Amino acid sequence: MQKAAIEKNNETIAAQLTPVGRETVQDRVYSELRRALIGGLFEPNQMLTIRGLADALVTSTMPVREALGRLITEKALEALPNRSVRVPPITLERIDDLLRARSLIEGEAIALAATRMSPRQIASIEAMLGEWDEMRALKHKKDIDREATLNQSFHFEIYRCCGSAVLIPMIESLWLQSGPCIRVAIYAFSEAGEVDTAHYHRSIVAALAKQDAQAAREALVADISRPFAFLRDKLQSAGKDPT
Amino acid sequence: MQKAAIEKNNETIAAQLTPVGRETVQDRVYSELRRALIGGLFEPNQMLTIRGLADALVTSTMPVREALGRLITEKALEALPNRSVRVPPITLERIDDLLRARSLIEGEAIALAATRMSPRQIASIEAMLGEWDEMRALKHKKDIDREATLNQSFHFEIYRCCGSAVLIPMIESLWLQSGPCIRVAIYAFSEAGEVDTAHYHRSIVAALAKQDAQAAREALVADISRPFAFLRDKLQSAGKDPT
DNA sequence: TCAAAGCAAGTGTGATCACAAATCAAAAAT
DNA sequence: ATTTTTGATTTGTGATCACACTTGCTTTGA
Repeated sequence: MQKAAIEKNNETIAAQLTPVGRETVQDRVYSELRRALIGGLFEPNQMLTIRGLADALVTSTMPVREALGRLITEKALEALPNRSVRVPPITLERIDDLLRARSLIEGEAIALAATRMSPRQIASIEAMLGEWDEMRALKHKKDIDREATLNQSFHFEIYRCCGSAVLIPMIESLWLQSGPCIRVAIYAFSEAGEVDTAHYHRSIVAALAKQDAQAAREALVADISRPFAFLRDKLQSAGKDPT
Repeated sequence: MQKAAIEKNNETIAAQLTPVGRETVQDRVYSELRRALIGGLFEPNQMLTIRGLADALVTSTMPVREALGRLITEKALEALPNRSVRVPPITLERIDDLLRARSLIEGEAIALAATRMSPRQIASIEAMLGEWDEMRALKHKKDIDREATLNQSFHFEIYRCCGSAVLIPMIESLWLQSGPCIRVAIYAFSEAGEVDTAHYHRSIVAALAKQDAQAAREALVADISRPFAFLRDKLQSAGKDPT
């Protein structure tokens, strides 16, 4: 019986091949909408229709409506009583609410990560920061989309080290909800002359390197508070104007 | 022109009629599955099929599959790589993870509520506790389902006072995730002779009445920790046994 | 001139069908 | 006797259709 030999051969093959995976259309639609939402490609109050999105994504309505339903349950989108769906509007209360929740949960996540990250992982984060600087130095034109993507990678690379399968989806949900708001602030930022975001990230990494959970939490809160505070001021002064 | 008169008449009618609302089948299915999940009617590792649930709920597959998709995104259910769906298994890490997240977020919610609850709202909570005691005194037979429902009302009545539209859905998601685990613990509880749950709730209310946020948070954490700790011990000793 | 009624295009929801993948059981081969 | 193969059934996914509700515009009436 050559059973062992066959088994071994299969293992050899398995080691060389990468699993192809079976991604459904619905998953792709969902991911795409997530990406758009976090990246702020949709603006607050924008209405979304199933058929419109289906056309834009070149599929039928079925995957879209299920993806929309999922996004509605995580409050990334809003279902109006008319059964139409829009990206939620920005209000002052919502901004404060989101910032508080994010500070609480992402703060906890980074505090956990601070005690668990291996030197290997910290080095990886630092390397990411280095690449980022280079990129920024090379191209003078600000690529906001790329900036946002890198920022997202930086944060989630850290959060993933917190070792909590419960907290991370909640953080993703929070990013989904604050995406449209944040983008508004980012645009305003880039007009108002860029503040040194790299500084904030470096102090986060420094705290992580020292395994100082409290310092990491504070540095993180300072980092994520900036766009919210900016947006808050902007909204407040706009609210006073007679619109 | 009798415009004003017509308007007045319409208002009179509107005052007497209650809005009928338009609840979709999908919403009802979703609510029903939520209820079942939080109440622990499904046990961990149980497999769920679209057609099976559709038959049980007497609808077609369409509303069920969308409801399942929504529950999967909030981690209340788990999508296996085979694309079949089951209620997530209980593991030691998951128990600790859920308890930590719940302590963090529900603790924050109750701390906020402690500073915001009006005497009117506190009285309402106390009344609820009173009714509860009466009910418990009247019927000697323990009605676990009723207990669980009342416990849920008690907690969410408080959380709703925290004034955060972001935190509350997260708490609901956490209850959804811990529902199946908790129920296992509750059953074990009722076998092992009931501990005085009323005592924990009373100390929560006392802290709220004093507007002592920190005390409220601690009392709450003590309350929700119990079933988790119980379950944890149970699982640990079972893990040692040769199953 | 302006408000109300009526009509048409658009939209979400649910049901049904077709298809591919997975599962399970019986039969065949070693 | 154990493993492999084969075939039947079940299951999830996506497309399409029918229906009801909404919306916006046109037409009609005062």
